[in-house]
Amino acid sequence: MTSRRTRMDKTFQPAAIETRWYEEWEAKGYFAPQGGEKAYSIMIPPPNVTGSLHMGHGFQEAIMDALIRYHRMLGDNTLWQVGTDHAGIATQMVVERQLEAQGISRHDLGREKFIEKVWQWKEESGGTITGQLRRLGSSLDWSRERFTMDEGLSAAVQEVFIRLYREGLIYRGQRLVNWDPALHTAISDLEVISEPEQGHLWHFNYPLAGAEGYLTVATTRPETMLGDSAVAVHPEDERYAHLIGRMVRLPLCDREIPVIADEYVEREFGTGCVKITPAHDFNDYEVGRRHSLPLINIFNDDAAINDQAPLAYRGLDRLAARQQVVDDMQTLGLLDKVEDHQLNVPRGDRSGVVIEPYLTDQWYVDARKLAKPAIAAVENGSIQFVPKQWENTYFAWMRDIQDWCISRQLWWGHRIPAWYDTQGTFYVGESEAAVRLEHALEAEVVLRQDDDVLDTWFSSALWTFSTLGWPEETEELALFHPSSVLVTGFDIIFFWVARMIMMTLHLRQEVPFHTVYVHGLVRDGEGQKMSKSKGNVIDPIDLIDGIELEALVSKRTAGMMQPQLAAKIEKATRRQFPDGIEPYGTDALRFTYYSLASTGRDIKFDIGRIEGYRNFCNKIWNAARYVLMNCENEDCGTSSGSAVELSLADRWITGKVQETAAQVERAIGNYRFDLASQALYEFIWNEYCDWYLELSKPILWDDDASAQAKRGTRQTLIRVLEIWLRLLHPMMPFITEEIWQAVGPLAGKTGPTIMLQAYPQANEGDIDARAIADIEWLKAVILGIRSIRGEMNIPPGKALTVLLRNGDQNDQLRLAENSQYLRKLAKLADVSWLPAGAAVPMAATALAGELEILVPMAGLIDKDAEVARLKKEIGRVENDLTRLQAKLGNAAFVDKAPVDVVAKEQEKMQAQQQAVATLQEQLQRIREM
RNA sequence: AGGACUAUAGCUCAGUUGGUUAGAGCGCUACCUUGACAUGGUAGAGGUCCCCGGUUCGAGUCCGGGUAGUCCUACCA
Repeated sequence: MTSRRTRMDKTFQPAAIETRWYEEWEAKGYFAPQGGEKAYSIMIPPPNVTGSLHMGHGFQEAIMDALIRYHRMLGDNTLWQVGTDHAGIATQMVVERQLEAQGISRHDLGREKFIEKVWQWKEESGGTITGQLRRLGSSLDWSRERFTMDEGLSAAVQEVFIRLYREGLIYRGQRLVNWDPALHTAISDLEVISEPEQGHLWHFNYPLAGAEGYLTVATTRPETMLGDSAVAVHPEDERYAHLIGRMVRLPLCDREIPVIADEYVEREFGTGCVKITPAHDFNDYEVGRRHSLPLINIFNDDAAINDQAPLAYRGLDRLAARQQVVDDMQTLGLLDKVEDHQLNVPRGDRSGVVIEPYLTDQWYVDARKLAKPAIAAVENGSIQFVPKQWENTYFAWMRDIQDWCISRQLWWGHRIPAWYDTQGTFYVGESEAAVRLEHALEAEVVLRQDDDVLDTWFSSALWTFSTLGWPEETEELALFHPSSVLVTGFDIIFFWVARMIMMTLHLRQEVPFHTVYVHGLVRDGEGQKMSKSKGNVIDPIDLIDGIELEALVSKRTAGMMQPQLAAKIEKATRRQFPDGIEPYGTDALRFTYYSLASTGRDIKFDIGRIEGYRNFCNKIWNAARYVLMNCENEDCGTSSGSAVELSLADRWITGKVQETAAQVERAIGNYRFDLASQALYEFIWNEYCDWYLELSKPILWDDDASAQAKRGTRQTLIRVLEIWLRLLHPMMPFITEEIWQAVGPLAGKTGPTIMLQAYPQANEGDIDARAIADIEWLKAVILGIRSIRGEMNIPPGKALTVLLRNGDQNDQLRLAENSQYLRKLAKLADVSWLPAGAAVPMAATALAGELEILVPMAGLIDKDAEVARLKKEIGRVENDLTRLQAKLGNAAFVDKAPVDVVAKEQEKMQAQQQAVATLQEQLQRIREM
């Protein structure tokens, strides 16, 4: 299957490998649980079945996949449960809009036919999101894919509803709900978005009954006066005390309503008199209950005025009615004044229309009872939030939770298992037949199933266990529940996380997950929320495959209601992406997500980052190319058993990769993917590529080097590469797999895929402190020489002769062992010690500790430039020295700081004193020459 | 109104229990196509750690108070 590469391309081409590897992984069944002692499971937050991938998904899936691949490689029995959500309102709206385009409403079709249409749409478009999840490399177990409306999950939903009903935790009740007059359904509090808008405050005079004078009320909603039941004043408001208990005539309605006293009234606001409309305002409803006021509902379900209102207003839409009421009041001379007023307007999160408090019969979950154990589970640490601060948000909401309205007047969803007879008595059960049997209902009793469906979040709340076969006590349920971690955005903590916790604790007496990892929101480069209407959306797939500018523009401006907005979006898009978007590949995109995934903050998506990580992929690719060029068809000492000799560099990098493994392990354990990715980036680029590969060249390219030494270097090249490929694999699955296929066997690894190899465990025994110190010395010397070369503008090709001076025994030893490295990496013709007693030549100087590095100037270096350079360096060191002297001169510091801190500072001061002295001496010498 | 979070280089961000000269990437400057890589290499420039006060020998880090921004919850008709 694996085609043997004889030659790798010079640049990494992600498109050439990604799809191929994903297909193979899936076909071979690598995504399914592979056994193992410990179970590790994550349930995917089910995306809308007919939706498509956005940046938030990309971020979230990348995090989950890294965790899943990491644990799978650790040898855990790992399940990533996949599935999609039927998304009641959202999906129904899409299909309704499609019908609308053909001039049909869902009512024209009828319920059954309409639902057929929705299923049809699900079949057509349901593959989009799952295909996109695959493009991200997500190692989801597709063999277990579920859908919230499939048979098993629907059965679970019904079971839960019936159980909770019988336990008294679900009840039916009449009360005010948030009513969406466009969608004709109730929605929950969470689905209402209140935003400040400009409006007016109308002051109306209500004449006193049987007396002269009037009360003036202030309202933002004049039309609701048609349903007024009272006027309320504050009980201690002296202005109105004498009127409490009197009646006023409600204009336009020919009714008398009482003046009541209630603490709810704010004396300072408006006139201090509030009209009370119990059927159309949540606060008024409560006031009405306290005073036993009648509920007068004046709206139909589309928020037009109904027959409870005077004839003149019937059938008018609420806005038309508002105008009419205001006009009529003015005509009657009862409009006192109109003020501009900013108010919070509640709108439906789906429809965008103004929500009406509306009196209806609905089904509710008694959330208060369920919340208690759910609060306790977080308090006692059974469930932990990462970052922890979200627990406060959770507690605040849970401690003041309202009952959850779960019925929706929609067609697409789980139908409520309740049947009504003609008297309105209802029976809850799993089917009409079951209900008849249970309640001994005669055949002539006509039963009709409840038309409503359940809130989508009802089925989502059961997700962690319903996907595993509940209510059957399946093997998977025993094995994988509770799940290990939930990865989600803060925006659905209330919608989903809290409800999962409540439902799961109640139904299974166990938590749904042990940890909730809450990630931030992905915003655009300016920090704006990405949204279609703003036209700033970036499709993750476009970052993977690239997209031409024209295609991007038309994608962003398609279906815009306002043409001027489209023009603006087009302009902004052309400015931001003048050449469209380049193809960066999945690995680069994923790595970008990780690098930005520090906890507790939103992420601004900067296109420059992904470009940098695309380059990183290319770096990895070329490093592997170099290693393979030098190791393929060569004796790498991995299988032959022949002797190998490890160089200093070999021992150094072998330890460094272990340090990296330890850092990555710690970072992932803390969900710090940014730190994990950074540790790998720095190790691979700055240590392995920049230093180790360069240090390998003097050995591999030296004809005089021994066979053992060459074997040792090849062995280390390939082994260390193989280790960091595995370390990196959870984050960059494709490129690591592609390279590992060639590298693994050379490193003595067998197996069909890197996916199922063991994750490297940090082994501190491999860390060679002496080798690390030696290489640090070597780096310091090389950097000193390069710095002179760079600042003195010495041509890079020019080989230098370098003299060393003032070294101790360590330096002597190190030079002896490393002169070859030095020659190669610093491009030296020769390096040697200045003989004792010999005159110091005219030279540029650098320091590595106390060691003095002299680059003789002989025609190479401008004397004045070196003087300037030395002065600058001396200035820098003296600055530091002054600071240190002040610190150590402070008796308080020397007395109170820990001894080791003081000692360290003293050491530093001495070193800097030495450095200044050396540099001064050198400066003096050069001046004199 | 209550609460949370954020403020560090031109930009995007790290900075563990307080203790080297506060770091990285991108961008910028100069030089370089040397046999893995110009999606590269080498060297450099660039910071009043938002402001004020406090604790401490010592504060980017801890405490208090401000300022600015983002968000959540609730909401005065």
